[in-house]
Amino acid sequence: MKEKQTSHVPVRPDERLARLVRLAARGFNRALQLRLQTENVTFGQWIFLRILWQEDGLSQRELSDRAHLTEPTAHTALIKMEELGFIERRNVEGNKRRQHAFLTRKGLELRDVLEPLALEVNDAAMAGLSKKAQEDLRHALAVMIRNLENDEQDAAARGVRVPPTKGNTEN
Amino acid sequence: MKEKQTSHVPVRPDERLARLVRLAARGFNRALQLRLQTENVTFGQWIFLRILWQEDGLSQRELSDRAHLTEPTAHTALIKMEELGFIERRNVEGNKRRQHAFLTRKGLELRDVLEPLALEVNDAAMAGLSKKAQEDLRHALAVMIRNLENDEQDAAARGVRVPPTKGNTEN
DNA sequence: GCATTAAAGATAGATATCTAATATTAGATG
DNA sequence: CATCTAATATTAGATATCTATCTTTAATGC
Repeated sequence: MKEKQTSHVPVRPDERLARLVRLAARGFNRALQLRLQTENVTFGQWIFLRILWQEDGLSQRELSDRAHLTEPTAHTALIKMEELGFIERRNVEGNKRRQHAFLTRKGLELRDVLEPLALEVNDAAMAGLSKKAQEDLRHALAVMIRNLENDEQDAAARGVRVPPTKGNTEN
Repeated sequence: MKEKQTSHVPVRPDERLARLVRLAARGFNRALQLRLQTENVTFGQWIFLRILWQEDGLSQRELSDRAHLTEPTAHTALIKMEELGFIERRNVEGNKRRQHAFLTRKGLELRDVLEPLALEVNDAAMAGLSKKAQEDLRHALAVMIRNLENDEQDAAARGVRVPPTKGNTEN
């Protein structure tokens, strides 16, 4: 446990909340990746697989929207996934613009292997939290997410250019 | 509001928690970056500045530990920050290995500008949450973080190679 | 129906992160 | 005190993400 708990200098509680949220997100990510790698699936692939298990045959645009990722990101992930044989990309009904992604047998079968891993992570994370605490937690997170979305939209309305949020889920 | 709320197919509540945490983390990141960019400070720079404001003169290793980032990441960030005149890197007391980072006047002065921005984000995020709800939230997050840390250590103990957690704070 | 506009995807280039390998300095040990 | 080991920093290379731009196809308006 090398975790140095903000040693001597006190940290304002306000400040700490954002960090806690980021640390928790990081914990989830790492715990999940740890499990996914045993099946040779990356985190990014998991994201799109999960969406396709719910709604197969979405277009690249629809996928990137649902994943909250940009199209180039979806593009490269999907190309890779096609290479790996998880999906097949093709046009449908005479529309040559849209590239729809369809799960292959292999992609479908991954569901039974991978979904339990995600549930395992959730269970591990919530150990020791009562049902009520979990419910309250979800509610509080939902409120914060909405608050922060509004904040971003207000900013955008004021003409601020919103930059990408890069990798760090930590601090 | 293009947010398509998991349309028709129900999502298991368990699954949703991890996503909520990641979305909240993303919200915090974006909201903060939005503000930092008006001062031409990147998120990564903010991370190290914040640490140095608490403890000036830390070594690169100490900084990367506290930031939960790798040394190469800290290295490039610090080099850039030196270029920008936020810090000065130098050895101390005859130890030629350690590279310590010291805030310049400019780096110090940023504190008064940047810290209020972070508090603003926290305030925005917590709008509509009671003091108690906030306290419970912190507690629940702390529990999850600890749970997930233990999970990772268990995995490591079993000899699993822990991969990096890449950018996506989203899904 | 032809020309313009919009939609969707692909590509190029930048950034931040990671792992792995290398170099340098300090400390420990025979 | 010479050599080995550990600590620290640096460099190189890979990956995933982003923005911006370009290309292709569809839809719209005269």
